[in-house]
Order: sequence, then structure tokens, then C-alpha cells
Amino acid sequence: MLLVERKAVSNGESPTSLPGDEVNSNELILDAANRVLKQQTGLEVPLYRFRSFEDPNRLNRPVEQGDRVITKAYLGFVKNQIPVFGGLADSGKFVDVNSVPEKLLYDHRDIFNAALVALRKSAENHLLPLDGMPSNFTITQVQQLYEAVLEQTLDKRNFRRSILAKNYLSETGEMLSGQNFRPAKLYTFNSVSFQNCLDKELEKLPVVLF
Amino acid sequence: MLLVERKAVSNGESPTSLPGDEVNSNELILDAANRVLKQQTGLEVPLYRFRSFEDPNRLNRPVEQGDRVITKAYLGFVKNQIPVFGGLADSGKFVDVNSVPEKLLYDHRDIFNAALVALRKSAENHLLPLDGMPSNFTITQVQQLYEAVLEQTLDKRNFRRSILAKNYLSETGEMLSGQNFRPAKLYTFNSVSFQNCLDKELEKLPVVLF
DNA sequence: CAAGTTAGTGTTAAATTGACACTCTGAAAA
DNA sequence: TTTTCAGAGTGTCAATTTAACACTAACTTG
Repeated sequence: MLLVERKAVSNGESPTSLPGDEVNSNELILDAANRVLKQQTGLEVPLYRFRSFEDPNRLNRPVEQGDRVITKAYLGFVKNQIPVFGGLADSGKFVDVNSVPEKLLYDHRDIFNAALVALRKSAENHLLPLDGMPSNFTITQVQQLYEAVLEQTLDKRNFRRSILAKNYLSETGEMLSGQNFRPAKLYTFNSVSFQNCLDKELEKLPVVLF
Repeated sequence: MLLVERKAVSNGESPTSLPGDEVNSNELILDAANRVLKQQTGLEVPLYRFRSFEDPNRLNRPVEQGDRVITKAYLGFVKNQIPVFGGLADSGKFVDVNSVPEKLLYDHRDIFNAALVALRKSAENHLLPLDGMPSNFTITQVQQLYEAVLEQTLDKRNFRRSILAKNYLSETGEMLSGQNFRPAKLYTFNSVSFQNCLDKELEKLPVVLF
């Protein structure tokens, strides 16, 4: 989990926060998310929308005209990039998800919690984005990622069957050798097929939701 | 489908539109939707969120500072209420969904299309809200609603099995008599159980979606 | 070549989903 | 009173999907 320390913060608020800033009046929100992430952390990764936050009191101060902030939250997966902080973000660091402070800026802790929920539901559907994996990986490594996210062990055969059925893992033809056991096939993450899976899943949903 | 004629409209735009207006800076968006609907049509019905619309060009005019409008769209089901137009809405009328003009205000035709998609996906999941049904109704009437929304006939036995399994229809103990065939059981729509179904469905979803 | 370690594979039982046809009940007509 | 009409209401079977479960394959090291 990447947390940043925000420069100017209203009285009493924690400067520890998620990257984030305002949308320009002529840009798509996803574009804004990418731009702000780049500005504040130097990172460029695919972003996945998960929820919006719109409570009028979420900034913990009385709402005045022009002070209403609605956040559309995205998450993304970082490989090995080293962040370079800038913009509103003074500094920052990666922390274990179990070490995220209870108190973050505004309702950012709620947003983080929602991100974890989103991640776990995605994992239950075998739809975790693998942008954070190395470019070649074994299915066992993917399974370890899933087990970490879900905090439970999974049956190897069922996991393989389910994840391969999604068709977003492509065999490279290469094997992972140099270990003292049977070499494993290496796969890559096919993000186009992955998007197709998400779209197909979206097809199935009831869209009238709250 | 309820369309309203909007009073003041920028040049060249169709005044025929969906009810809608701005959110106050201190209210929840759903509250705003209820308030605006009441103001403009006099109607008070449960509202169901289905999508947001955020294209910077959706107002068909160059975006200036403070001119960016993002819409969160809701739909609701009207029973027999007679609308009383007010606020931005000069007048209005119910029209068949197949007679909605191609050109509505701004992107309201897109919003309407999205509402239809949402409705049909909800129907495929046997999760159409029944706020628009009479207070007592037969399962056959519900099936007719579903068939109208889906524009296809459904198998009676499978439909009954599925819809009853959701547990949001409650038997009243009354029967619909006075017809020259076997009387049908009358049911009511249990909106609390219905919400539970929606929540349960939400549990199952992958939440990382775009 | 034996031992150790992970890779990789298939079957069965249970639950769910879709296709399909007949009996029940009341009213009206004969 | 009996028959006819029309929609109400019900169950089964086959196919698919999902979860549980155990062994053989392949490579390295000693």
C-alpha cells in the first residue's frame, strides 16, 4: 500500500493520505486519476475504479459553497517502480496493508477499506488484475497472490481450472528452471483479455443496485 | 417513461429531458435526486442508482470553469401518481419507451438508453423493483412485466421458481377472483427483502470494474 | 540412482439452470 | 347439471457448474 504525506492540510487532519487531487474541468475522471498519480508519485499503472465517496461531511468540516468534494476512487498495481513524490505529496512510502494507520486524511481510511473489499471480491471472482506481477510468472505465483489477498489457502486444481478458464493468462512457451524440482510453465498477463472478462462480468450484473 | 419540458435551455438544445438539477452542497446525491424529482414532477418513489455520466463534452458546449456537470442517474417506478410539474420543469408527459425522441436535452437520450440496459439486466437477474405494481398482484402480472421489459416470453414454471426463490414476494392470503377461471394468489412486494437481495447480489460482484 | 520438492492433472457428488406438459379451479354456456 | 373455456399452478430430467479430494511427472542434489 502506497501512502503519501500531504503538504498543506487543514488543522487536526492527518497528512498521511492516498494520492489524490481535483479533476480539471475538461478531463475525464480516469484521466485525472492517472495525471494526479503521476504528479504525486511518478507512477503510471492501469487504474481500476471501485467506488465513489460523497458524504457531505467527509472532509470533517462544515460544507460551504464550493467546498463539497466527491471522490471517485481507483486502485492500481505497482510492479517494481520507485515512486518519485511531487505536487501535493511531500513524501511517501509503501507499507504493509496491515500497517496502514487507522487515522488517515479525511475519510481515506474508509476508501482504503473499500479498496480491500473490492480487491477481495475481485479475487473471489478470479479477476484480480495482474499488472503488479513480473512480466513472466507461474500459476503458482498467481495463486500465492490470490491466497495473500483472500487470506486463505486455495485448492490448486480448482484454482488452476478457474483461472485458466478466464483466458487472460497466456503461455509464453518458456519454463521456469534452475530450481531443484520440476520446471513450471511461465505465463503472461493478457490485459486485453482481462478487460474482456471484466466486460463480460459486467454484462451479467443487475445494474439497478442501490 | 416520464419526460419533462425544461424551461430555460441553451441555444439549439431540445427542452425535452429527464427530470434533473444540481445537488446542494450539503446533501447526499440520492437525497438530491428525491428532492429534484419531487420539485419537478411531484412524484415520490424509491430511486435506484444505475450509472454516472461524466464526459466533459456532455453539455455540448465548451467547458468553462464551473461549467463541468457530472450526473449520477437514478430510476424509479411510478404507480398511478399524477405528476405535478414545477421548478425547472414546465410540463411533461408519460410516453411509451419506444416513442422517446432520439434527441433529448444534452446526453439525456444516452442516460435513457443506459436506464433501459440497467432495467433489462435487472430483469435477467429477477431483480426488477416492483414499486410500480399495484399493492396486490399475481405472479402472472409480474411475469408480464418481466416479459415487457425483456421483450421476450418466459417459461412460467422457471419464472415462478426463480422469482419465488428471491423471497421478496409475500403471499397476502388473498386471491384474485371474479374472472372466469381459477383464482390466482395475490402477493405484495417486500421492498426490505428486495434490498437484501440487491445487497446479496452486490456481495457476489467483482468490484474492480473498469 | 535415490530422495526431495514442486508442477501438473481428473473424477465424483451436489447444486443450479433450462427445457418441457399436465392437472386444478372457477365462471359461463349449453 | 354438465360441459367447456381459460388461466393458475405444479415436477422431472438432462446438462452444466462448483467444491472436494490424491496421485504421478519432472527436475536437482547428494
